[in-house]
Amino acid sequence: MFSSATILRKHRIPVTAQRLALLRAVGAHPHATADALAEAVRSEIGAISKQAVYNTLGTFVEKGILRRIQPAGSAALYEGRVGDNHHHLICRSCRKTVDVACVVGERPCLKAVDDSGFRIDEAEVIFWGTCPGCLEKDGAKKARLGERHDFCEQTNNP
Amino acid sequence: MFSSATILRKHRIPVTAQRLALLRAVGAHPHATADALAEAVRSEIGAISKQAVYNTLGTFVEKGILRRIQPAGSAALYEGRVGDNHHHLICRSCRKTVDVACVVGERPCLKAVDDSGFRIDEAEVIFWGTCPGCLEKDGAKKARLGERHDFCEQTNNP
DNA sequence: AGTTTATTTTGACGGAATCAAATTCTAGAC
DNA sequence: GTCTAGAATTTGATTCCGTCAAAATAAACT
Repeated sequence: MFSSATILRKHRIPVTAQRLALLRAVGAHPHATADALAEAVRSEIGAISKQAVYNTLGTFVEKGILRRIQPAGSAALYEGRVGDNHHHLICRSCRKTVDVACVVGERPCLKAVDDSGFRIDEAEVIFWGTCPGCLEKDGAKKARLGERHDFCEQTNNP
Repeated sequence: MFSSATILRKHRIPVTAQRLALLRAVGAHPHATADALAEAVRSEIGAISKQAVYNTLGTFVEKGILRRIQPAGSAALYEGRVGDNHHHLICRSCRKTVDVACVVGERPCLKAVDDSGFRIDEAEVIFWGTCPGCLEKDGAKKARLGERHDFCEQTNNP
């Protein structure tokens, strides 16, 4: 395990309190939004500007320190797991997001049958479904109220 | 081939000029944004409100008449190909978007190794890469100017 | 044709992310 | 240790995509 400062120096990124705190926040909250990370940082070092959050997360993604995923219908999520080529599984009801091991392994892990002349560098896979908690609640609701559909209270940041 | 009105009646959706024009616009411009479709409709029937566009595309998606894809970094795109389970290939430079036959066939076409107890109903796959046009331009640019990276002018709506 | 229901329009609003300028701070040299 | 160039952070406005809410309009059914 490397310290946050070591990671930054390794990438020739000037060390600042904001960057250190953001890096730790991502470690503590996988699959969190920029806004959630900003809040986490604020509770640790007091304050950070929205712009600094976006700048910093952006450069981290560029340098390959973080990975950004942008599921349909919500803000971008950031995660620190970058070495492998895993995918994601997202609950349509509560947005709970979990990692899923890659089906193949290397990147890009799937080969398109017809690549139309593109040079493909990544196969992004998002599995959509219903999480165990929402399955249960949904079943209970249906039994009691008929076909009504409702949301459960789980969040992205457990 | 069914007429747009027939499709609407089949789904018990009241037939309006806006809906007919939108349906035709999607047919004429696959992988177009709501905004681009609005423009296409305007050039055909004169005018349509932003809200009508979103309402209509939304119900079409609900009814399974259209499919919506939301690639990272751009507005949602709509397409009329809904019978099969194909995926998409998007150019990182110019955003050109093309269909790719599904690797497996049925939906969900990929099985997550560990489903974490989720009930998975869809595997969304987006292949990211560089299109032939951008590969060429990029190569030419690099040869002339060094490592400079640039965008090419291709659009989503050819 | 008349009534009910659903759609369209209009305008304001919200969240997510970016832009631009001024300020502040880090890293490296003295 | 302190100084300075260059980079990061703050601040505030701005854009883009999409939604909300109410009034006006049009479609469907008897």
